[in-house]
Amino acid sequence: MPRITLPDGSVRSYDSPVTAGAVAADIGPRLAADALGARIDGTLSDLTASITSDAAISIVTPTDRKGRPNQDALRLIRHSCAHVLAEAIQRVVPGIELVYGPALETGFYYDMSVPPGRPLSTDDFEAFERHMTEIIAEDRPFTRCELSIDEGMAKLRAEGSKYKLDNAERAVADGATCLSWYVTGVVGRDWEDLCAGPHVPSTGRIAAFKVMSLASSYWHGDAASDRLTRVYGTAFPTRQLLEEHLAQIEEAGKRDHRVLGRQLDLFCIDDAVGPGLILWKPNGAIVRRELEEFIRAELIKQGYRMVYTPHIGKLELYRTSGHFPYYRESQYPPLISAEQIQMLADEGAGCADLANRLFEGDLDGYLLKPMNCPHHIKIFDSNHHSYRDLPVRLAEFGTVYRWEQSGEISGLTRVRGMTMDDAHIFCTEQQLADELQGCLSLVKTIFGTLEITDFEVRVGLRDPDDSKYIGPPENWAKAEQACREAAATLGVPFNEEQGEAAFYGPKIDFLARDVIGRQWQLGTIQVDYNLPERFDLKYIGPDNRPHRPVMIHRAPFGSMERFVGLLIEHFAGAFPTWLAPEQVRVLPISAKSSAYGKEVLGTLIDAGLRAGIDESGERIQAKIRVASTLKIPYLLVVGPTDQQRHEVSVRARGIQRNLGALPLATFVHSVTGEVSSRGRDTLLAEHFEAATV
RNA sequence: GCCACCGUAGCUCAAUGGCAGAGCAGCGGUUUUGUAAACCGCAGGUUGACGGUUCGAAUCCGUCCGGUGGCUCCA
Repeated sequence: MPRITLPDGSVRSYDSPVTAGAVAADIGPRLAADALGARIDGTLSDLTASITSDAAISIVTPTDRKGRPNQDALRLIRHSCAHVLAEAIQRVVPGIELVYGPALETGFYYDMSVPPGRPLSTDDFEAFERHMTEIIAEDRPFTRCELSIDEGMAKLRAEGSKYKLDNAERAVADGATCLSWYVTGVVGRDWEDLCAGPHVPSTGRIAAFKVMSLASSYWHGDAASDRLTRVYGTAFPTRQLLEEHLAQIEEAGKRDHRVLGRQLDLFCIDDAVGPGLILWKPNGAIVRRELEEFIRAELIKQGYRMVYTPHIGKLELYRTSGHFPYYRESQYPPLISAEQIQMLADEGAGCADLANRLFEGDLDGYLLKPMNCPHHIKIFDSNHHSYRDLPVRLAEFGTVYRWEQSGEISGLTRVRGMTMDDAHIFCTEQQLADELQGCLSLVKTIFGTLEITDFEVRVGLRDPDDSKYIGPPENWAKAEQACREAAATLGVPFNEEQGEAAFYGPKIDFLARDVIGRQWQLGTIQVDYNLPERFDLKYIGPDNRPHRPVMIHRAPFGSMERFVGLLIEHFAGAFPTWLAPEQVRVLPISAKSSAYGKEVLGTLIDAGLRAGIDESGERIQAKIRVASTLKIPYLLVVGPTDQQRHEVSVRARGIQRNLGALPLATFVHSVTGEVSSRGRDTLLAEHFEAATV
């Protein structure tokens, strides 16, 4: 006698087990026709799932009253579309084996094992889509079949797919009580796939779809395991939503920092220099320098002291720290002197000998530094320290080099040479909590000033089964606890993730997404009990005995490259005035006003503003257009009338018209105020009612 | 590193086996202009590199370099 509670609180009673589909039909034929699935006591289910006891259910429909899709509907449609795609691919490419096909945040994929000699190509997409369209037009029902685990395993073994067998074993290990298949159509005749479900009622409910891209993947995400082929697609409950999605992807592309970087002349990357090595052009250098000065001022307020260290260090230093050789495959190769190479050559030594001797420490060389910490540690260790000196906070915009995999390098977000806003705090264990608070407040200041609100916090813990982490477990326990407690004070939700720690300690990371939805680590705060031990760091305590300090590694921006990359996208290139490479541009109406324009320019520059003038022979319309595409915050149009009154006619970025004229001094006062406050809103609002960006 | 796709002028793109082209940017000139592109002209190329197929290659094939999207990795 199930009693069904609906989202509006109403209750319906049934004499016998009922399905969500039947409940929908009871409510109304329209709902029954619309329904894609149901949430039954919070679990997304098929409409045909039998409900035997009291339950709260809500029916999932393609879109809400405003025509927006609901996450559940998207998931059902996309997962169902993954099946349709897989069937289509199997029709086109006989012998292809199914592996795994889940729904994603923006679509779905299906991983497949492709027969040798028949790689998939994007040229196949047309055929895939044609078959998919057919399958959808046939409007075949998704039918769930359940087998006991024994029967199911027997069936899978008979079919002989190691991938599906593996999926089933994993499902059983996760506590599945039976194995389920979904047949697209008639059981025993039509296409089927081992699948937990749920699915939409029939293929016809997939209103709009597109096969998007092709990639390789690894079975179980393990690079040593089988290589699979992954086909990505997306699906929506309406064609219009699909088109909106595709348009949104195109729009996002225009905000891509690589596109804006070229358009705004911020940075470039040149093959002759090397991939992943950023050339900061004058405009980009201004953005970076402003950020550096911003953070430097905050650091000094917080008692940090700035240092400089070289870009390289002896290999032995990194053997001590543990960076070399454990991460040698992600470092630029060591620098070895010509004499040593000659010596090896004379001995007839080969590359393997060389690698061995570097590894063993028989041979020394230099390394482009992969991290700044060993250098800062040596600065700390160059003095004796009393407990009264602590904490010692050493900061540097330190450039480090890492040999990132070639397929990973991307614009400013993943590079091989990067400058970290790095610092290392050496403190007592008692000071750790306060110091972590200081680091967090720095991150909060930065994110607050730049109005970055869309970020996630992750506490990265070690994976106890992985041997890459150095140091005794008790150190890790202390450090992990310190990170957890500090993160808890942030007042924003955070995830704890095993295996995300640095090799020497756990960390609190701040993650943000780029325009195409990829997540990147920005700021990081890491607690480290281990490197102080490796370097035998000491301070003298009040008991007149040596004690071991604790280290915090922290970089609130992360790296200048990645941070600026994401910042370009965050602002869509329209930097707040304090960061804008060119803050004001003077646009004389004609050459007749050129002299006055120069006078205005001089005043702006004297006031410390980054200003330019457009003295080209173009008409004012063209000058405005050019300056607008460069996203310059303020344009000052000057002509004879302005000159006479000693005024400037103001245009502010984002407001597509002339705001009116202002005395030059008033304009300068407003904008310098806006810059020094690092504000995002124009202070001209007090002069012009319309000046709300 | 792996898979797929891509690489033509500074930028965005056309030419699909038969004479390498356009727009913007650049340079020169005309115009002296009041709020998102005035007009005319000029110049710009070893089609990423190397090799092959072909009477003929930007186009087809191979290798390499670089980029894009994923995978894996990310101290």
